[in-house]
Amino acid sequence: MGGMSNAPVVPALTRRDQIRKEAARLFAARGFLGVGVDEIGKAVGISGPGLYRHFAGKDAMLADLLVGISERLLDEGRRRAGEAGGPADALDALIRGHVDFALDDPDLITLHDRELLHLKEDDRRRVRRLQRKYVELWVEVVREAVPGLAAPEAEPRARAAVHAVFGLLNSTPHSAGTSQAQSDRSDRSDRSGLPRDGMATLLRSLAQGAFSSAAG
Amino acid sequence: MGGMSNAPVVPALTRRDQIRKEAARLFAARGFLGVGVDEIGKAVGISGPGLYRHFAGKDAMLADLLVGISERLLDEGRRRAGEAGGPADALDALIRGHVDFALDDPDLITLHDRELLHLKEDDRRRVRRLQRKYVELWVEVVREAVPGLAAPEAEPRARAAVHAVFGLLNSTPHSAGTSQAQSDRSDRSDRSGLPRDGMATLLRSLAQGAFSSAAG
DNA sequence: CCCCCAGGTTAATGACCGTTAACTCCTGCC
DNA sequence: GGCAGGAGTTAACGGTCATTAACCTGGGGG
Repeated sequence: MGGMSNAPVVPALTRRDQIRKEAARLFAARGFLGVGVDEIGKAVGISGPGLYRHFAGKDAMLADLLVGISERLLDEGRRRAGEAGGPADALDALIRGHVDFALDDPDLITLHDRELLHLKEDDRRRVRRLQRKYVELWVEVVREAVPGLAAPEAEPRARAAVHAVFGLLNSTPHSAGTSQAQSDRSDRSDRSGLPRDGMATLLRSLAQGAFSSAAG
Repeated sequence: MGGMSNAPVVPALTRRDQIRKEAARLFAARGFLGVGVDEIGKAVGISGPGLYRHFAGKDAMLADLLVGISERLLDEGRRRAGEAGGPADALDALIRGHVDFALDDPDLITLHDRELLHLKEDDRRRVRRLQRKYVELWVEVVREAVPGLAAPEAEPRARAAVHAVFGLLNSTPHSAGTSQAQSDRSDRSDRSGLPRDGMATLLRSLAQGAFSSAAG
């Protein structure tokens, strides 16, 4: 939006983006409080306090990451749901989007619900509001798509089901090794030996199956 | 197994158990590294280093908690699966047990997969072995109970599905407020307004529905 | 009666860590 | 050519924190 820093038209991973990536990897691997700034610096080739030329502090890095994920999830979700043909299609689009996200950025998905409590009040509220809107979007779509959840008294049930399915979809980082270098394209993303696409279709099936049984 | 420490025959919440409970609550709320020993001490009415009369150190408390949960899950799971009539019954028993656990001890479930990385190598291996055996138990039962997962080539799919369903069942702490004092028995356990038993049956339905769709 | 020890206490220690200060260096512009 | 400022560097500061040391106390058995 309001461009303040340089926006390099050639992509090539800004130093700031480099830091984002390595910080996400390290935070996911050892927790926000378990990682020192020197370590993040070393991971990007500069050392220690040099990071403060790019971020206001360690907290600001985490905040940037969490706000970024939450916004991406919400924006993509809205876009996909908006472009869908009908309710069932919208639900499928939401699931596909979330699955792709979870498989492509396991670090961010991990941080998303693991490190929210280490944010300062302001940022935490901001992230939570985005998360809430994302949940609302899903709840609306699910209630239109799944027969038996549209009734007003079924709303809590739909909301709880959405939370639970998030847990299901976000479980991939737990079953996989945390943040291997994503070397090859469609290779095994799971230590169980499932290829990435197999995992994606499986997760989609599980989510659809769960929602289908959510009516009671 | 080989009893090493004292086994007090009179229950009545030992000081050691008091520490376990408060440590679990605090670790779940703010993370292992985010909680100081003084804080844990204050929560049980003694202060700071007095804890070292009961545990070898902060690490030892976390290890005790994680090993304890993992053993309880595995033992209960084996017992329930063993007592079941058939495969479908065994799967239902496993799900029921896990759901009850997740709803009754959200703190421990949270720690279970959030703080494993802060254990020292020995304890981490121990916990991981217990977790792996628990997963194996589920995988066996699921492959017998769900048509289409019994084939040898479907084993990775079954394993991944089990991991994903764990994510689903363990999601309750995320949607609920972390560790309210469990004041009333069957009251609302979720901020969505679902009563505890409603949540339990919903989670069971979702898990069953997910497994039913796991064949592909 | 005495001792001992389980279970506390407070003070000190040593390490770690986020952040700031002060200084250097390169680079693109006028 | 000079200079402004972005990007790094190392050194120092201040605070936090797990752990240890040293000391106290009350009560039950010999």
